[in-house]
Amino acid sequence: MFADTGMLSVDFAPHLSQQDLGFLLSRARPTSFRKRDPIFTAGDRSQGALLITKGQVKLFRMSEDGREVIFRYSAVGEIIGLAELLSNSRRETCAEAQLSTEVYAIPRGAMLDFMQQRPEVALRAIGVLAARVRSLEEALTNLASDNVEIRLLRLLDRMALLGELQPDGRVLLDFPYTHQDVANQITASRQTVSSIFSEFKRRGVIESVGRAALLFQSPDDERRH
Amino acid sequence: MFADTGMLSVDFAPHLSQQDLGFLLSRARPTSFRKRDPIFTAGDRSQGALLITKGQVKLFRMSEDGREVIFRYSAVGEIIGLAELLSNSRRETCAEAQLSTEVYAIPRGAMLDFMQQRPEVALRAIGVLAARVRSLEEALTNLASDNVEIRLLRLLDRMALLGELQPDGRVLLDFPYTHQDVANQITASRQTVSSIFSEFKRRGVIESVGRAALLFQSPDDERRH
DNA sequence: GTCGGTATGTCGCCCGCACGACAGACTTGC
DNA sequence: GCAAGTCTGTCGTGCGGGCGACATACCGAC
Repeated sequence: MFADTGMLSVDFAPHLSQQDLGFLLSRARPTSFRKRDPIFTAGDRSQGALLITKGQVKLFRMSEDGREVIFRYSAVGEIIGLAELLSNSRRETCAEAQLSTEVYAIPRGAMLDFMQQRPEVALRAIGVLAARVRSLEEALTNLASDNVEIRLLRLLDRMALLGELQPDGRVLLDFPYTHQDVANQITASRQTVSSIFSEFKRRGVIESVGRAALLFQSPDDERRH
Repeated sequence: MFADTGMLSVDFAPHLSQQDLGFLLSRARPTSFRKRDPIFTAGDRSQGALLITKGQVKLFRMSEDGREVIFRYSAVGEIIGLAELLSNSRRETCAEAQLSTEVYAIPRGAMLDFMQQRPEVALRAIGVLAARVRSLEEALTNLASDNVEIRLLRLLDRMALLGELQPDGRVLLDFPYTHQDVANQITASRQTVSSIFSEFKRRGVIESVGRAALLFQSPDDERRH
């Protein structure tokens, strides 16, 4: 059920025992979404937590002036919707299928019961939330101090962790994002991202490979040689 | 031990039973800090979680270029240091006593054991972390879409929840912060904050009361009349 | 194939706000 | 008490980057 995603941060399911996971899924309702379908939206009543079993999910908020701020993309094996689980409040964050996606919806009550009975599951949830706190704190700090070019380099560096190292020291990485997606991840405008990408290509920092892949050589790595 | 702070968000200790709290404190080491003493700093080995029993703690990060980004001020009854508890990694966030402060340091092992034995404590920690995720997500969204004036108004609105409502509809609130503190909370420059405060005084949005208090009339409230 | 919708590349304009500078007020320590 | 340090108010100046505009390229549907 959980294909190897090649990702480092499969944060929830892989930490559970087969039987815990089985029990949890037996209480959950599987749902499929096509690319770009909303999974939940700000204002929805929280339906509990969602375990991703296929695809990829974009987590974001819409600001009042219609700007989309992307917090992260969640992959197979990760759990989403924990932020409103306990408080049982309405969703503030939106989730949207980035690809064709399948999730198991675990009702709030079942999730809470389960965490009461298996404290290691509750601890796992604490680990997941703690990681998100740290990454949001880092995003806020970077936003305060770095210009768009540096934020974009940091994003590429982060994505490079998931790519394949090439013999020449560059990294081949999947890049199925539009410039608008990228801009929303680093809170910049589409135009600025486009022009910095052009500049990077001129400088040899990145090179397009087909439509949805990039070769990337971090300037930091270069310096280390 | 836990004086009434008059705050709404005493997020941890008040939710525990007397005996749970007593047990936890019996495993903890109390430490005092004077105003401006560092409680922990980025790079420190995590010493577990800290329960605040007196004073107020500023939580922030330093960016590479020396900018201080403040995430929140924690009050009596709150717990800090959860973000690095499970991963047992080094601190990334810094904590500093804003006033004369006392904290009980709960060692990592004791905290983990306790959460294993008392799942409701683990759930409480989940609630605390979830609230922080939401507030950081909101901060990031606001930063992306609002200008400094609006961010400052939002900050005042948030602080107004803790102030005393006056007969004239304004709110009297403690304001022991320097303009630099405020700037660091909303990621703006000190000068811009100063000039917007001046403008607010001219417009009657705020009025100083002594050195560390403000009368505040939210422009939103006004419109509702 | 054609055509509509979406993505990219690149202008120029201009505005919010960071930053340096400095004067005056207030606060703290000795 | 005075002196040193810190905080506040208010100037310019300058620049990063948002935004509108528009041409081109690409992609998917039929």
